[in-house]
Amino acid sequence: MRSHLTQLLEQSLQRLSDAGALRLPEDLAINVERTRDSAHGDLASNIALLLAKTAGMKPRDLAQRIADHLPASAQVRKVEIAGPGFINFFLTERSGQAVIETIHAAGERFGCSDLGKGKKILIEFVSVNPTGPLHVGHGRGAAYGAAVANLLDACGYTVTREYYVNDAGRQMDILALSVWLRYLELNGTPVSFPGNAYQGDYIREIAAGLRARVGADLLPDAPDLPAEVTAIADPEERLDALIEFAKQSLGASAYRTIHATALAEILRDIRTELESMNIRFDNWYSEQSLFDSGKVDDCIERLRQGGELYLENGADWFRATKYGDEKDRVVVRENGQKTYFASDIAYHHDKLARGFDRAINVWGADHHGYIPRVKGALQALGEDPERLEILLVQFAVLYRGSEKVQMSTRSGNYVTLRDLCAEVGKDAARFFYVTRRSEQHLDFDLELAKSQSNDNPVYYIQYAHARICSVLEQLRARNLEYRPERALTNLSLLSAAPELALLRTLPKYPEVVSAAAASREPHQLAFYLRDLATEFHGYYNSHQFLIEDVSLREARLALIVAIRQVIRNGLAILGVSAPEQM
RNA sequence: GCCCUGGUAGCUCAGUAGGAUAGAGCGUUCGCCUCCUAAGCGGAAGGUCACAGGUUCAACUCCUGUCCAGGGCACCA
Repeated sequence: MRSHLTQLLEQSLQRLSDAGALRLPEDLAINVERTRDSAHGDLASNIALLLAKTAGMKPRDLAQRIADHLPASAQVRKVEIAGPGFINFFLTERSGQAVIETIHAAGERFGCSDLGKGKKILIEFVSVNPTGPLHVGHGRGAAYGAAVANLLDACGYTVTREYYVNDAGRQMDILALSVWLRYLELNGTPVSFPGNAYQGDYIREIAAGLRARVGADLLPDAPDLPAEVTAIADPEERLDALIEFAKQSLGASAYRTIHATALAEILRDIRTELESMNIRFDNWYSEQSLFDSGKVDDCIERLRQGGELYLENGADWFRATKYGDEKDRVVVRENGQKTYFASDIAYHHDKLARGFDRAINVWGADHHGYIPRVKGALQALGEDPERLEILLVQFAVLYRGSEKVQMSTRSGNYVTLRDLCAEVGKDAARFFYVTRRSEQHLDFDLELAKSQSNDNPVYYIQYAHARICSVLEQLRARNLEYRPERALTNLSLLSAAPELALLRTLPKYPEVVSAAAASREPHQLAFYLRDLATEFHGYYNSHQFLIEDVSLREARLALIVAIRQVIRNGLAILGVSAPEQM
């Protein structure tokens, strides 16, 4: 509808321009928006206000001339000039009713569009280090990324969802060591478990599973840890020495067993948890595979050939400042180890090389300083950095009562996503995470979030859906007739205030989906659904649906069935279920 | 110090490419179930849109500065 009116305005302006009454600017952008107040019609344009100056006319006079030159449209009932020079469009009743037919015909596809024209988008999100279970903070990026992916899907993009698995590097070694030490404990070896290793109980569980599988095969030759290692004062150095000791005394193969077991167990846990929240990935992309395939070395070599690297203090530095970063960044350390950044370069280069038109990353806001170097590296490799889009999600700072909950995976002190879902339900959790703009800081009290679970807006929306299902259930129970095809011929009977309001609200849905996808803001959809549910509940309370008058009854049922469809479609995008009973 | 985000009702937050009287939920308060689920509805109260300038016919929205809050500034991941 908006594009239809935009076209009408374009034609009118063209006529004025052809008649020499107006010179149009090159970058003419016609804005038509839904009005907030129905006294201003259904849609309005401010085009006359924007063009008044260049046209040398008073805004209202120009608006009148534009209105006079508008082509006739079957959809438009009346055009008014109002306020400082707005052109207000009043649509025919018929055009409002048409949305119900459209919804009935499109079903679960209502709201979908082909704006994306099948363009391939890779969206990477969550990508939490596989060193422990997901916690509440990770849930936000998960729910947000999944919703953005679904929105893009609905808008006709070909979406691939990917989880980048950081399965290489020191953190994984610390994880393997942690599991091994717990395993030693279970086998009766006295161990003073380092404070900076992973503390969580899940480490013990993995160790127990390992012991059940391999028995005592992974014990070191000597019963005690060597004194020269345990004596190291610096905790981080001692940890590294312990890792080295584990590798030495176990041998590469046995060490790999522990490493692989720990990784597999934790990934399984993460995947299970995400799937229980309705979040699925097409790819789990291994960081280690980038090293194994030589892609990391290839990228480093290409950068070196291109003169993008230089050697200083024994390390290889990437000239990030050349691309706007604050300082140059190390790619290969003095000790020969590649940094996380090195594999990140290869990863992002590979994303674009895989043929995606666009790669979207959902990152925690704490990574924002990382953006210039990654984009810089892509540019240095000859790629267009604009193809990489980074969406930042602000931290969720948790409070338990008035006390801030400190979260650190290594200390094992955190609230898991699983705990949260168990308390408030996965639907509430998913909805809750996306009801705020992602750039907005999220401070919330866990106790409050849990205790308010019944007040969570998600139940309000789901309840509207369940109520409609219930009405249809009653319809069957009472043996009343409802023939959708006949109902569609009686839509003109919908004339009560809430009905007319709903006929204005429903057509907005596809526009909301498109706008939310374009701006990567699923909260727009969440708010829309809440508003729609509010209108429905008001309608429900003031009007009966299962009435004697067959024609009106059917028209009303057609309307609420359409509402149900839109709620269902919208909740599906947000990953929330639409129960038929509550 | 530099760089990101925010600062809108008592609280938590919306405010759609600047637009016509600033919205919602919770909380407070007054009402509504012989009636399709009261997990609901209706009414009332509640605002110098952090502050000061500027651009504009029009600024919560854009620009500059100030104040406040959170985060980031590693040869860590």
